[in-house]
Formats: sequence, C-alpha cells, structure tokens
Amino acid sequence: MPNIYDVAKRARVSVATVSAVLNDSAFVSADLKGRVETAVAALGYQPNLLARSMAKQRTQTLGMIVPDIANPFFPEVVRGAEDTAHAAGYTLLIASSDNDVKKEEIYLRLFLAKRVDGIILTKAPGRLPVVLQDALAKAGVPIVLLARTVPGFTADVVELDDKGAAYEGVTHLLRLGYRRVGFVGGLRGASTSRRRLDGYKAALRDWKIRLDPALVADGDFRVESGYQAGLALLKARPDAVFVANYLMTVGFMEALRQYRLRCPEDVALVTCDDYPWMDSFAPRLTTIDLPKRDLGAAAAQLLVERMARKQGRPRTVKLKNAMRVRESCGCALRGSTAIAR
Amino acid sequence: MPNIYDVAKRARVSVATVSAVLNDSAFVSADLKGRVETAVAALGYQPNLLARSMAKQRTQTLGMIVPDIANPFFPEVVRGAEDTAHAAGYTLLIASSDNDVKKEEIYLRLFLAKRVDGIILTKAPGRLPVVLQDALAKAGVPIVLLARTVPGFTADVVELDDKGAAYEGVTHLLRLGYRRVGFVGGLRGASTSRRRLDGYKAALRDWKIRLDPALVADGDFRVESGYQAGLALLKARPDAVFVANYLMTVGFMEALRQYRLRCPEDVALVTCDDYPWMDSFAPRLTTIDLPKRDLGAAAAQLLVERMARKQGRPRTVKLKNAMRVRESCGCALRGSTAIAR
DNA sequence: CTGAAAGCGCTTACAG
DNA sequence: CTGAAAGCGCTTACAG
Repeated sequence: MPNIYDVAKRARVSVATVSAVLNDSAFVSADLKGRVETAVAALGYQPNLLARSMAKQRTQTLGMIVPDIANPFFPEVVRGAEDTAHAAGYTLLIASSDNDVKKEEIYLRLFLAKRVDGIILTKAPGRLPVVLQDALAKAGVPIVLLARTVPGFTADVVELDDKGAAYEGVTHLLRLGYRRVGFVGGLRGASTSRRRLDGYKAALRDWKIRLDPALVADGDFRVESGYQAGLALLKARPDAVFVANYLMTVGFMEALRQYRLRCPEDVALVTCDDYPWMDSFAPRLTTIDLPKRDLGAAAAQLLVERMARKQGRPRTVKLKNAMRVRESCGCALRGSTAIAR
Repeated sequence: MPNIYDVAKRARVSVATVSAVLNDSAFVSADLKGRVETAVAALGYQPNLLARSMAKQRTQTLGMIVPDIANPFFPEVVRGAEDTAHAAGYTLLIASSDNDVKKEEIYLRLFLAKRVDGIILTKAPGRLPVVLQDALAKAGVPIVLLARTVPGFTADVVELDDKGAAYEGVTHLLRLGYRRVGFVGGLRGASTSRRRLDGYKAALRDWKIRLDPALVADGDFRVESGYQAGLALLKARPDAVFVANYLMTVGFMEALRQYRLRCPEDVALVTCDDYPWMDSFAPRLTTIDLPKRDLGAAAAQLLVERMARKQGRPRTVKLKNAMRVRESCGCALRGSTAIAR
C-alpha cells in the first residue's frame, strides 16, 4: 500500500505538504494542493491511521466494557454509544467482563496498552484497584461509568434512576391492593441492585408495610438466578413481585409455571426494563422502561466532552424512567384506580 | 508513561534486549533478564501496543460489522466472536451498518485505515465495490462473511442452513394439516432471505401445494415490517405462517392482535431463531433455533486461521439448526402426529 | 549473547 | 508558502 512518501514523490512536494493538505492544517497554494490531490487519487492513497495515532498520541478509539453483550439490556446501550461515538469520530472496541473483576482488569489493561482515548465501563462488582486507577490517571485516559457507580473511584457517570424505578413499580403494586409484594434483586455488589432494593424498601415504608425477609431474594441479573429466586420466594406466598430486570423475570416466570401459578391472577409482576416484544406475548409485562439507548449515548457524549476538557469536576447525568402499564400487574383484574394516579 | 528506552536505561541494557525478554524472542542471559524484569516492575512499564503494531504491521485487532447490534440476533453472535477472538489474542472493533451499503463502506474503509488484521462482515444487501475488494486484497486483510453470502465476492463464509430452516418449519406445519401456509420473508437482497424463501417453496412443492402469492410478504427483519406484512398477509386468510425471524414475528403478533386472531387457534406460527425467554411467554413459539453463538465463534475461528495462512481456497462452514416445538404451531390442538416424525 | 541503527508511516515545530 | 528533520515507541535484521 502506498504511503505518504509515495504521494509526496509523485506530487513532487514534501510529505509535510501532503500532510498539510490531507489535514487542512496549513495553507497550501492551489497549485501544490492540486498536485497532491491528483497523486492521492492516482495512487488510491489512504492514510495509515495507526501511524497517525502514533504521531498524534490519539487513537480516535474508545474502549467499552459491558458485563455481557448477550444480555439484551446491553446491545441497545452499545448501539447508543456507537452512534454517538462515531458521530464524534471515534470507533468502539468492545468487551464483555461477565461481571468478573479479573476479566475486567485484563480488558482495561489491554485497552490502555492499545492506547484508547477513553473508556466506557459498566463496572463488575468490586473495587477498581488503585494501581489501575493510577495507570489510568497517568495515561490520561478518562473513564465514564455506565449505570453502576464504584466506591472509591470518582469519575463521570451516567445513571439510571434505579431507586425510582423500583419505588414506582412497587408503589404501583401496592396501590392495586397487593400486600405481600416480593422482590427479586440484581447482582450483589452492583450499585444498581442496591438502589433498586432501596426503592423497594422505601415504597414499603411509605405504605407502612413491614419488610418480610422471606419475600426478598437475590439474583445476578441472569435467567437462572430469577428461576432460583422464584422457587425460593414463591414458598412465602407473595401476591405480587417486583423483579429487578428482564432476564430474571424470564426465569421467574418459569418458576411460576412450575408452581402452576398464573400471572397476574395468582402473582402479579412488575419488572425493570422494556423491550419491543413485550406487547406481543402474554402475560404482557408491566415494566419500568429504562432508557437504554440514551444511556449509551449519554455515556459516549460525556466521554467525548471529558476528552476535550480533562480538567473540571466529574459530572453525573441521571436518566429518567417511564412506566409501561400492561397486564402483568393485574390492573385489569383490580380496576383501573392505579392508572389514575 | 515510561517507554522501552526508560526500561533499557534503568536495566543498563539496550532496547533490543528489553524487547527480547518481553517477547521471549531471543535468548537472554539470566542476569540481564532479571535486570530487565526488575526495571519493568519498578517503572510499571506497559508496552505500547500501538507502536508494536506499527513495527510488526499487525494490530491484533479485528473489525466486525453487523447490520444492527440492537437486533437481538446479533449480540449473541458478537459474543461468540468476541470470546474466540480474545482467546486467539485479538480485540474486536464493532460497528452497525443498518444494512446500508454506504455506511458499510465507510466502516470498511475505516477498519482498513486502522489496519485491522481481519474483518467479519454480515454484508448489507448489494455488491462489494471492486475498488474496495482490491483495497482489501492489496492490504492483505481477509474477510469472512457471516450468515450472508455476496454475489461476485469469494471469501470464507460461515452460513446457517437457511433453506433447511424454512423447509423444516413449513413442513412441520404442513404435516400438522395446515394447507394455507403463509410466509413472511426477510430483507430483500440478503442471501439468507432468498434461501429461506427457497425452503418455503421447496416444502410446498414436496407437498404438491401451489404457491399463492397473496400468502407471501416481504419484510426487512425488523418489527414494523413484520407488522405490515401481517396486515397484508392476513387478508388472504392463512391458517398458518412461517416468519423468517423473531423481530418480524413480534410485529406479526401485533397484526394478529389487531385482527383479533389468536395464535395458534386461528393462525399457527413457526419462526426462525430462538431466545431464552420463549418458554416463559404465550404463545410459546415453535422455532428453528439458529446457532447464533457458534456462528460468531466459527467466523472468528475461520478468520484466525485465514490470517495465519493467507493462501488456500476459501472455506465454507455450514451450521446446523434445531427445531424447538412449543405451542405456536398448534401441535397441542392437532395431536402429536408431527412430533413423531 | 548483546547492542546500534534502521524502519514502520505519520505529524509538527522550525527554518528558510 | 514549503521542506528537512526529529519524534511517536516499538521490532528486527545485522554486526560484533
């Protein structure tokens, strides 16, 4: 493949001039500019971005680590980040951590070694080692935290309203008259899980209902954990349940089926997270829609701005949820009082 | 950040020696090796992979273009590719083309300019411009085609058994006694769509049923197109339908709902593509499970092998499907004769 | 076994 | 306005 010297030779100019017309970084006379352009076209020259990155110390590449791209929550997030990043001239390097801090650290170091300009991270539960924090800082590579915050590490963050989501969902159930409302929580150690539990507790408190520990189960955001949580929790005879994400709801439904319990007739359900297919299958789930695409877009945007201006105090963007009332909450059974809120 | 010269200075050796111990590329005496290692540790030195890529003319990075990462078919594919690529020492650059050849070409050129070592491509409908084919060839960057083949471009490819999927699904319906079986096809111009239609036709032919054009509708693999196809197709009163992917099924179900038609009682349905949540919601879909993760893994594997051995005739890997019989096909209504096949 | 030096392909002060 | 040259941080023949 031709390089900038080939172009310079053919155009009978220096490589500096070629570079200047390619990047429009200095005034070049119309004559030379024309010669360079024809040489570029004739040779089919494409600048080597690797070399440019070396010289400019910027790669125009962003690293993004998600727990698992195959969890349907994240593709939409990634797409939001991808579009925003691309519009700003960045390409996305992607990796799944499986919520494993070891794997996460490996990818983080790899991204650092590849000299990404910035990183979007949905942190695996656990701290970010200080040595890594130092390495990040020394390299001047900003991180924006997506969805999950990390104790002992301050950075820009884009958050969902996790507490509000659970609060709103549980309140909806309470308003419909359910009194034994269970809760299937997310991965322990994730700030999102903690806050959703907080929202559940706050809702109960506002309705002066004592929390029954038998009605609370932990999961890890995956299908199997929702199933196991369901098996355990259903023994305590809840009349309704709030499940902290979709995949666990899938597992929970399986547990219901196994107990020959119907939703919403026997156990009503509200869950976090919405998908296009939720209107098409029964029970049509009542959900708190988390703005996935906006989440990714906001993270990329924050990162782009941070890379432009390294100083300045960390910023937090908090996104709003929207409840989608369908059937699984039992609205149709219990009258429409709840909708009138 | 420290570079290799800093390490060399501190260890009182040359950079060549540092490089040799780092890459284990030449014998170095225990003494020098030890000095290098302590210097590396003391400085917290991390090799700059960008510089290494420049020198070695290999980036250990792969580019992957999918139509849309937010289409639930692809995240699983990407995950398969990611894991295989990472195991072989490669990182993944990802981009969504929206099935738009212009966008695709932009990303392809970007990947080329970034000097990826190879590319995994699910081609947008349309040819791959000859100039681009030349650029790819000249750069020595191999492509493996994922799921969709491209006329006028030979490369390694990993395929699904698209024709077999439709054939099997439609045959299942025919066997259950349905005689007016409709077909909602995928994006026009994609080889997968063409072959699924072929499978539909072949099944009808084997059962000596004349194809009724009113029972065939085109889609584009997205929800809305399935809905529109449903609205059109349902007027022709099918008793069953095969839908070429999940997202269009979602739209099709919406059309059914609008016509107040039940599935499977009024219209039975079989579709391509399976997801973990299909057991949990009604109607439980009978599907042809396409091995998404294997698809991605096989593509990455093929690419890794191709990068190691640039010569050799193109290879094609064809993956097998598996039918998952549930409720939407109406098995329960029509007896279990079909299952006995 | 070890090191000096060229080379990968750009950008960017700095002269002129 | 234009060009010679250094520099980005590695690897790799090639001497010695």
